[in-house]
Amino acid sequence: MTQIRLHDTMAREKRVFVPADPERVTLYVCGPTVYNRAHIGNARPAVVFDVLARLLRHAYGEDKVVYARNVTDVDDKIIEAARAQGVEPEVITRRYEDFYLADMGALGVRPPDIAPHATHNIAEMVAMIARLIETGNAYEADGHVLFNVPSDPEYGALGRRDREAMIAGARVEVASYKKDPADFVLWKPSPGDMIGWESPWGRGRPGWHIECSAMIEAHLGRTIDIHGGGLDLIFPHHENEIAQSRCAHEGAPLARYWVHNGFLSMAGSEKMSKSLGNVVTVEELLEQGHKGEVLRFALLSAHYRQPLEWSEALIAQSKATLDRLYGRMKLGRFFEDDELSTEHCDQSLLDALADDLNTPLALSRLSAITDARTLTASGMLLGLFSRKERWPNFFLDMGSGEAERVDRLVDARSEAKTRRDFAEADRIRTELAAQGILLEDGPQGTTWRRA
RNA sequence: GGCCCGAUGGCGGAGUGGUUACGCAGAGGACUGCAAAUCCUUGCACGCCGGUUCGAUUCCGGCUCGGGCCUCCA
Repeated sequence: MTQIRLHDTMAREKRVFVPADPERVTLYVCGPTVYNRAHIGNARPAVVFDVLARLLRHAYGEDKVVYARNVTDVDDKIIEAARAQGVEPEVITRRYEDFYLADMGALGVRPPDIAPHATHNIAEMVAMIARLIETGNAYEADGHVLFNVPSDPEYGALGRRDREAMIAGARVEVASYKKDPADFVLWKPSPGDMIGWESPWGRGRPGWHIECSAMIEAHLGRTIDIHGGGLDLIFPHHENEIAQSRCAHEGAPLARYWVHNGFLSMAGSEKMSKSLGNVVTVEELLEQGHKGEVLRFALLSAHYRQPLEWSEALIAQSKATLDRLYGRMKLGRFFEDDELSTEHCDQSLLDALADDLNTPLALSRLSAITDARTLTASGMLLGLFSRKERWPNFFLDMGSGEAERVDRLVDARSEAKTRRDFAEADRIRTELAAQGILLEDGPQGTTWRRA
């Protein structure tokens, strides 16, 4: 079996991946808070962990992996958006969850096995909070329930920061009801008609961090194999998850491996973020005519832990490379997804992925593969060359009979060439080019594709 | 201020203690009626200063620059 190595944030080094139970490999990734459209930076973890899930399924078996990606559907941002638009929060969350799934689908991201929703797991959260109060790790204050950070001596291991540093670096005013400045909220009150649930501490809603801890416990168990997410979640989100789960579970660790992806930046080297106003959404990119597969390729062109600068040049380069790969596949038989499995993939490409998901190296192996079956199967591992989203070169059936019309013109040009009427042949070629159709003369005749 | 990460040829981006990927773009050639596509060939890289070493882009230290986290954030 292929040995997989992953960079574990907790250990700060690559470790050989050994699941607790190879019959049930568990992966949990922090998913979206559904109140707006996903930008391309949000897509990076979705794509990266999609590749990881594909790799794990290849290594342990299609049905041996449980991949959960949560949906945060109760949150102050959602409440704000709902209020601003004068609708119920559910309207917002349903709309943007659908958008999220569609956007990620366009990027070739397979849906996770489980998509736990925060609002469907409130009872589990309340139960976990109650347990934390019992164990003396949490307390009620002013309608809130707070996790008491000093009660957990191991707090801070993932982010490698001590209490002094956290307090010194604090840039927010500390709420007066906190026993300790580092304490964070587990449950907060929902006044008036704000979305909320009954609890032993009054009507309220969960804090962000407890959602993941409770949903992991409910759907995957006490200790999972891999927990993933963006770098920025290390502190405080994952740190807090770790503390909550460990304290509620008699010291059992939350995850055996912590995997974090790096950030995307926009030209100018700044982090892509809404507050900086430099985001570009997946929707916008697709509307600009970029194929989802091109965007996916671009996202995979850098190692997941490295920063990646998003640019038009990167997109153009990704498209050019894919054009070439598809051009090569045209020489062989094109395989349907259900005709092959990743078992037929290229070994060196698999080795690259197994080494901490080295996607740029894996992508480079692609160009060395000459066999169409191997190329298609290898692409499956990366989520490329899917039947669902074939390259325009190959999909001559565009409905509407346009393909037939183009074919007739191509035939006419071939005849013109035969009688050495190059003026007419070139006229047809130019006419088609104006319609965005490129002709390619090969030994077997002329083929065409969209530019 | 604290913690952390990065710096590779025109661009993107792997990797390595000594023979230095791959892709894109460029150049030359083959092919073509001419192009395009394809194929072949090809090019200057490892931020700065020290140290370790027979030898460092690769290891260590310092510096400079850039980025991230410390607040919601992938």
